[in-house]
Amino acid sequence: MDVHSIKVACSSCNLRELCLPMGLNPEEMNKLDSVISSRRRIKRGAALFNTGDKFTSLYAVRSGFFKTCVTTADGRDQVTGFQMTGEIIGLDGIVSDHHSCDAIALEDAEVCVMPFADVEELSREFTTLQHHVHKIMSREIVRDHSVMLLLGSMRAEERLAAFLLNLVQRLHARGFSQSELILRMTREEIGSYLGMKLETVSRTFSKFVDDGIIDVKQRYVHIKSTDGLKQIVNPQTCR
Amino acid sequence: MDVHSIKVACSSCNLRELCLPMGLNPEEMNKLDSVISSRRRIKRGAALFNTGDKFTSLYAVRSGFFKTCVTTADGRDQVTGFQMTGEIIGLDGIVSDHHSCDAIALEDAEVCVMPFADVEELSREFTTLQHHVHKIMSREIVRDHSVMLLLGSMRAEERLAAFLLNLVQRLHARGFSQSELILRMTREEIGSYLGMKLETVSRTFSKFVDDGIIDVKQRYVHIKSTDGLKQIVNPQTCR
DNA sequence: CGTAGTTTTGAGAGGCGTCAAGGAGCGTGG
DNA sequence: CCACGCTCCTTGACGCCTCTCAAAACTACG
Repeated sequence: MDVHSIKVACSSCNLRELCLPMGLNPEEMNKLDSVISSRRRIKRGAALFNTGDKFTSLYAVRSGFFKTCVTTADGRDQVTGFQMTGEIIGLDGIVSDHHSCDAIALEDAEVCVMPFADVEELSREFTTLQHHVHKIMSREIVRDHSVMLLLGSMRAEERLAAFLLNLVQRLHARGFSQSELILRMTREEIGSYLGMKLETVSRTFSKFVDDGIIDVKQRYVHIKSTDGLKQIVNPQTCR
Repeated sequence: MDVHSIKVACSSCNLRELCLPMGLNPEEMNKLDSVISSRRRIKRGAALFNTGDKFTSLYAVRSGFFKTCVTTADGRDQVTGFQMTGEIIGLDGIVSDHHSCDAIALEDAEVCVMPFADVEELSREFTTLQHHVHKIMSREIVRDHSVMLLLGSMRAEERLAAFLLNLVQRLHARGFSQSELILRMTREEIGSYLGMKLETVSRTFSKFVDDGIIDVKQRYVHIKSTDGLKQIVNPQTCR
């Protein structure tokens, strides 16, 4: 296993307003620095961890892009999320001390390794950090519920529109464009996440292009009408 | 609002091995007793909380049965879970200080009210409790991922079979039969949870009856072949 | 420039949704 | 005790959305 360890500090990280240290004061930030033991580089296509691996740490995405996915006994799998800079991966492992999903890098990536025992220890000391950890877990639960809503009660066009809106919104929060994005995942991975086949994903993209809502060129997407997408997600905002 | 407050103690509760106090020693248990401020009775059909309500407390189901559901702007809604005795409701509220779903009693119920600020304070004191709170949240995340798998990649029969197996398994852990159960929710609520229409739920039940896997009489279900259900969920366990 | 992976597009099939009607269970009131 | 109305459940017929299977185009990369 090629683990490249690099000593790093939250306090000097430009992601600190998006990541775990959000809201901590300088003193707390320094303490947190001592918890982040190292960074780890993951090559495109490689796993940060796999189902069944012993759980030891949470990971903060420093750069790059990940997917997490669960697999059934009979080989079907489901992408449960895409994680970008500043987002936390590994919360699934806490309950059973082992990971229950795979985390795969979709491009060369780097994560900050946060041994969970240290996080727990420090959050007993700092109310701010404790509460923030709780919020991060709660946010994941709320996010999952909205995905369940998407999977359970939306049709293909609505799912893809909601997906694109969510993606640009998160990218925008990281300083990227509100209207242009590069997809880091394949049509098949999008489909797995959205509960549809890759052909349906492709067809739906094509329909959006025909309708003049977006431009698509392979992984590149230009959103010409955010309102157009929003109207697809919410057919009637009235009522 | 009809809030019936009753003073209670975890230490004498027969659910303590399923509920929050799991794994605490007697001293810790006594401390926890002081956190559980009260119980609250909820009539069938009434809400424990609604979307938008201020988040103050977690709730442990003492008796009865709940559903949680999220609603879209245009009125569609999605059941995100069913909660039975010993399970914790309200984790969705932590991230934004407001609840993001409705919690509705499906039968007359009673919950233990656990002010979250007190839970946080006590878990700074007791590593056991702190870790247990983390596990409860992680378990919810893992559960949600398996629902996403169900919604994203299973067909109607597989979904309903998986649902029934999950339900009896949880009931069995509470001392009930492994083969008989009373559904506390309507076909429509099952359908909402499983991402299918109530007619499809009904038809699928009928098919299972025709196949001799279960007996159904309204809300009563008798599972004649657990293996039959398992084979539906996992068409080929080999490979 | 060839090969593998990804994406697009078409044609056909089928699972599930939609619409509709009827039946069963249950509480309420005469 | 029975009639009534309400809610919930079942079943049928039909149609559509999405899946499946298949082939071709495009891109990336050696």
